[in-house]
Amino acid sequence: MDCNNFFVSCERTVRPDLEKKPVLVLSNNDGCVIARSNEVKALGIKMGQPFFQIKELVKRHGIHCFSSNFILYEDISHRVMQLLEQFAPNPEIYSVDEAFLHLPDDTSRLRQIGIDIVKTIDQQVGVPVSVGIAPTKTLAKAAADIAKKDARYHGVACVDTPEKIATLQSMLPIGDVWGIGRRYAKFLISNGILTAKDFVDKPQQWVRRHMSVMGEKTWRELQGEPCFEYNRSPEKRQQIMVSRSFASVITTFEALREPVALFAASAAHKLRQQGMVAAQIEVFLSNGRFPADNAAKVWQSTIVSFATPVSNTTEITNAALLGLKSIVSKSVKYKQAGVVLRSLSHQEGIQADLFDTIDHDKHQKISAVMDRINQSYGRNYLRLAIQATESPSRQEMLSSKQPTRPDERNKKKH
DNA sequence: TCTGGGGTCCTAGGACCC
DNA sequence: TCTGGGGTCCTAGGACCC
Repeated sequence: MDCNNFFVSCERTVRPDLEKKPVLVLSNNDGCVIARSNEVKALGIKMGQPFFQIKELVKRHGIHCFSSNFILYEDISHRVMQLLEQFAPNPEIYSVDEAFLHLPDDTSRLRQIGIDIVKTIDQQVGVPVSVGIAPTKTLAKAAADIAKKDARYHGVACVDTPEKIATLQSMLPIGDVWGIGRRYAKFLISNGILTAKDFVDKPQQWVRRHMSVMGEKTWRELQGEPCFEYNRSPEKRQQIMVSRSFASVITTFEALREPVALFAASAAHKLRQQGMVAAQIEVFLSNGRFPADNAAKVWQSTIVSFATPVSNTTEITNAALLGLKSIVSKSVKYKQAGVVLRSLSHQEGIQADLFDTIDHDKHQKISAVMDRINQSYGRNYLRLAIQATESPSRQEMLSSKQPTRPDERNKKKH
């Protein structure tokens, strides 16, 4: 199950008047396009296209633009995923707008289940979705893609016989295959492989040699042999990153502290939600992907380790600021910063360091209390004084004042 | 003037062990 | 002149995903 133009569809649930109108959603810092309505796709605007390049088009066609509002998208995502439970237990939530479901073997009912999924989510959440049904994840993804693009499918494509698999293979451009990215697509096309069918016609050894085990699995999946497991309860995260580009350059340690403290607090909060602790934090700074004045690219980073793994905001923020101080240098025009929590483990069963003198328990309790208060009164209602109060990024086109308090969100919903 | 922010897995090579 | 053969763990970098 794949939501169509997900972020755009989310904005439209709040603004039903934008149905059939051109709508797009921008990345953080209002940098590039990350979601497009069908009307915007028809105008030739590409995924990931820088916003400044299309300002003329936006004006000319009256395109409605939104800064991304992930609180809204996650809220709607959660409701969609909950509805899926009625159709198959334990859907695998693959991303904010996609899930895999393990359907019953009874092939006569498959298509009807797909139709019911599309109808239910449309009626109860107001988001259009596509469903692809097939024996492997790779084929199901391709089927959902076709169901999305061709209105004759009414949102559901079922690829459940060898003949249908063969047809799908020959229709599918190699670059559209799940697992074949830009690099491999270029390589394969230069070898005369244009469709999924051309690809599966290659010997397995050749695929293994040039594309390693992942490519080989894709090759087998395209032929109906499942290689990517249905993962009911995905393992816990291996890292948690929070990073942002700045609306304008920052050049001093003093000015960098606030956003970095904000990132650290946000990462620590995500960590606690997962019930995990981190043994390391990485801090990084950069002057962006496109440095001003032809300056050389700068990427500075450092790792700070904790004697005992932690999840509390105070210790994690302190470590982040310590790391920041050690890498920041004068005369760099910083455009981006971030923190990454690494070496994660489950909270229970952590080893205390023998020579550790910090009262972690106190800090953990403070963070737990802060989480409870912020749960009721809104994100960052209670925070460390060093922390920035606002995102350092540009967000000039938010659809509404972000709903921060759960009770406000509910009011809106009902 | 203006170009996102998260994640995953695999491989090769080096450090180190016995 | 001649210098083994196994491992494991970690990291960086490259590929991919949404």
